[in-house]
Amino acid sequence: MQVFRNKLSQYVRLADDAWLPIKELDQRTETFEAGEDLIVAGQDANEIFILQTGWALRYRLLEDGRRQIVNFMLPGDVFDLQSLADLQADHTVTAITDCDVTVIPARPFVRMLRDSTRIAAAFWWAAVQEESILREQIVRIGRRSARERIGHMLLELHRRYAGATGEETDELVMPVTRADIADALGLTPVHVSRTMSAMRRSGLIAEERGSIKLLDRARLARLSHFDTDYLHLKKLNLLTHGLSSNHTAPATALDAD
Amino acid sequence: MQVFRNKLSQYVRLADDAWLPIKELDQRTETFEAGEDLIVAGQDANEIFILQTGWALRYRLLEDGRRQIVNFMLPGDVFDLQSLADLQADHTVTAITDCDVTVIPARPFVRMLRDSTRIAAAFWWAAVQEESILREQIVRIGRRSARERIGHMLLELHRRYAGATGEETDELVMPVTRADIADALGLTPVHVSRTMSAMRRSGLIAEERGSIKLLDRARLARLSHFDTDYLHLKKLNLLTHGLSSNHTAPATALDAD
DNA sequence: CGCCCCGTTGAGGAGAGTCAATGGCTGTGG
DNA sequence: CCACAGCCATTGACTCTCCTCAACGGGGCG
Repeated sequence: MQVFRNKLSQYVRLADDAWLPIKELDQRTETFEAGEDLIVAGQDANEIFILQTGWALRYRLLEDGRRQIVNFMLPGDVFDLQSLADLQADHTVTAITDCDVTVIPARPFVRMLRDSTRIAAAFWWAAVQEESILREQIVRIGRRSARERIGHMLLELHRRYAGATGEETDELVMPVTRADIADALGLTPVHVSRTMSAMRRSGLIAEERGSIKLLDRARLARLSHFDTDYLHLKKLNLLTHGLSSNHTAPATALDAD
Repeated sequence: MQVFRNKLSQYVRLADDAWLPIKELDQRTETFEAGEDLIVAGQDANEIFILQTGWALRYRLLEDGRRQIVNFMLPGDVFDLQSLADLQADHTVTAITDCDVTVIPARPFVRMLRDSTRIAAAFWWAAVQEESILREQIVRIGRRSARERIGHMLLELHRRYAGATGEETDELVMPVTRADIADALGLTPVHVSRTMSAMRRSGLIAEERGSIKLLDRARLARLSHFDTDYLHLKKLNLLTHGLSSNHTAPATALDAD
């Protein structure tokens, strides 16, 4: 649960004992190997997942074999909250690397949410952020050039990764192929390769064996119009500056009265 | 509230008295004129909206003036559930036509959700469906040709419109310009115009004064790979065939035990 | 009546796609 | 320990979808 708390602590402060209810849940930890499916399109889903280590991705396959990656899942990410509605998944989630995942059955989870306002709020933040990521993905694919798309996505992944792990380097260990990037950004592998080569030549990034170094984040951000605050990180400042030091979440509509 | 119930009744059955709690809320109805903003990017949001009549759209503006429409809102649609987390909006919602909107303050709304499991489940369905729409939008923009995008979106809007109003015609009264379609689909107005002209010539659609007629839905669906079930309508059949006649929602994880 | 917005159409251009060949790595098996 | 297979990134040449610029025309409205 630590990664998830790391991620949340960017937004809300949570006392240690606020987490007790979730620890009492009937959860288990599963390990998936790289390439394994966590969720399969068309199957019923009634568990929620919290990614502890590793990377995963969510995609849809078109009839003719085209693939669109909807988003990437990093440590600390929660999915599929939608399974609480007891629906069939309309997409597949696959492990990119080996993954440790906490699996919680939907029913007890929901019961706990009802009992613990604090935790419900925390998960609501996570869900809101996920939707925000989807919207950003739409803007990225719909209205940006290849170079902007790639730069923008690298910055987003870097930020999310740093947020979850607590690290702060320019290095991004990213276990994805050109084909993955292409399928995420609506491009072809060939064009991704060309574009990233150009970015390398102009000193924006450097690569070695699955690791990308963001050499000039400021320039990259300017160039791809990346808004550092888009993941609601503004809230972070609000919180750290605006609250007394007791370890409670700020008042939101989700708090009990 | 009627449209929203129409929409939901595609998925779940709800007894009349299940709606009482929502009627007791401190809600109000507002009217927005075409072109007015319901939600403005950067402003705090702590109300949720239910669109009763009219069309609205949600968009993001890039620094250089490019616009990306994230999705369209039709009668019966609920937004922004994310305001429950008390965040600043990262996008703008504008009325395309005159709109009647039910506005509910977030706090009492959340209190009601906690007390009424049935209604909470209903809104959860709505939220899940909205996310599903966003994902479909990503696939559409990322991996489809101009003709597929347009055909696919027309079919989606038609289906959603029919679902909300209960009508079932081939006519879709769609108050959007070529520029709107272009900004939704990551194209230019010029290219949208060309593509739709071609679709008209090949007998797929017909247009007159803001109304589009889908002349051959089957062919259009085949051509744009539209999956009729993507809005979780499969569930509808499950429900109508699999339930006894008492007017209750099916059991989901969201139901109380 | 005249303006403005919108849709349409044409001509030319550019960004991204397709097809195909090459070369580096990694893992495996003889 | 080396040879070979398979996957992946890269690069070149060519193509095509979609974009840009621009002109024209129709309909609504003051």
